[in-house]
Amino acid sequence: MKKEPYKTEKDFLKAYDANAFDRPNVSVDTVIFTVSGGVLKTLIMKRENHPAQGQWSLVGGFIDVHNDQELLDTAKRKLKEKTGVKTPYLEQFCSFGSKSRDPRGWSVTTVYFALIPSEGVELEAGQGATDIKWSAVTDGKVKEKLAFDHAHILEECTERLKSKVLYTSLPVHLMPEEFTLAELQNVYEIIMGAAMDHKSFRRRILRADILEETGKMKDTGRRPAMLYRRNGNENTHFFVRNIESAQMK
Amino acid sequence: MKKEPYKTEKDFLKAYDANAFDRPNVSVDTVIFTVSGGVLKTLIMKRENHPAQGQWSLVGGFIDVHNDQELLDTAKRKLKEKTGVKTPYLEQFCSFGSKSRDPRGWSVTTVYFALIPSEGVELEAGQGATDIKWSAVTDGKVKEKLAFDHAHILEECTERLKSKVLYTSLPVHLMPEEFTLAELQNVYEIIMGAAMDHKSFRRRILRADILEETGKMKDTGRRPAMLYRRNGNENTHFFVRNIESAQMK
DNA sequence: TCTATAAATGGCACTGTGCCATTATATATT
DNA sequence: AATATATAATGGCACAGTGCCATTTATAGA
Repeated sequence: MKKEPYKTEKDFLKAYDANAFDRPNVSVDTVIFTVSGGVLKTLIMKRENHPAQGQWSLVGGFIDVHNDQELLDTAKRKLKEKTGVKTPYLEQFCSFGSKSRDPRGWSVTTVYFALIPSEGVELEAGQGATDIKWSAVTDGKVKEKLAFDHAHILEECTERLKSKVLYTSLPVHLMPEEFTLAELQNVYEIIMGAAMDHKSFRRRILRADILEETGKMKDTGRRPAMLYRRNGNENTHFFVRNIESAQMK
Repeated sequence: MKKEPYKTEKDFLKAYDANAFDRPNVSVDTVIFTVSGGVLKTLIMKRENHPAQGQWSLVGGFIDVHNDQELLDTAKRKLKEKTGVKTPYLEQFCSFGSKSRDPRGWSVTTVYFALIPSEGVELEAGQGATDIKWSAVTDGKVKEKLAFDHAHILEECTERLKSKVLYTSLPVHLMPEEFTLAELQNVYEIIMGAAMDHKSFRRRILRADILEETGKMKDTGRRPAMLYRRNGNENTHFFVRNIESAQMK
């Protein structure tokens, strides 16, 4: 296959001989979430090359069969390359594979989802991208048209995030080092798109034993609030009586 | 690559030029569960070809890039080919990909897990297998040595099954057309490896509204028990107060 | 008729939750 | 200095689902 640039996607696909392989293409995509400015956002990049050249897409790429040891390495590598974040919350979400999702032919992508605090992130377009940015996610969608089936992937991934937030402490990974319970509750509410009861939220999150007091207070102009940090008990899923009505006002 | 049979796996691998491709191999594996004889079992097949020729493995194979439209098609096709079952409960579990899990080089497998009733299954070794059978799963393991990383996959998949059983109605897919609540509870207990309280089980499963009375009774020698069937409300997850202590005696 | 066994129900204390009111602690205003 | 205002944090209680154990119901067999 030639390595020169192609004027159109059609030219590119003509030169790309899918039949040279009888095995699907494999890639890793990462849905990177953060919350900032009171809004859930996801990281998207502008594709440098064909196919879907110039379109926005999720952060992803091909497995480096020489350097990546496992799938998670590919996801970590991509995330670090684009954001500089070395220790994100990273969880395998789902794999999508079909004949039609990529114009080059049968392809499979394993999608990870990541949660990172908005602070201290240094975006860099890097390899394969001409631009990169946060885009607000409303109702599982971003306003930009996404390449391939990435809009579908984002939608399902956001759905998963929303459902897990109901009974897990995942949102702590979206917080900075130190935060108040009100700030944490606010992030929960932003993701769920619904208000929660103060008292019940405090009871559940404190009972889950994933936070510890810093001893410091945050003065916000009114009565100061206790600052908390994660205490290292990461894997706590805390459950509610009825997932349907849980905490919804 | 030659198509003749190879005497040893070494011979096979020598002829197999991994560097001919810069993309990983992709396959689909299926962990097929059933409960019979009071035991959780999974379907394993004896591999006909290299690599791992003659070893037992999970049911799986390569994507047929010409006929399969999506990943789920591959899983369905394999399951039907081996068991004849057309409408299993089938759910994507997880993908495993690494440089080392297959001696041929970088490979990714997307694993599905299936639940089927033990009755009416016609096992057939079929393509790529010289034998096929049910094997008891105890503590996430079968007594046969499994090829590749399949023992690891089985272990994680069994773990997932066990955890989901606590708060879902998944085991109904392991039951025959008609069954009593005691039989269903028994299947729950087999999977979880722990006894449950009669009354609480009845309350929860009936409240979940996934079963309907058939009107018929099953006479078991003692007081006859009501026979139930699924009513079509498949997707009901019913939650418990405390996932840790849930129903454990 | 009595006994054994399994199916199914009754009853109640316990616990987490939703809900709303109240108290505590800061700043801004007069 | 006293008051108003806003947010943080707690108190209190009814309600619902659960765990637990006792009781009742229905059948076969002795």
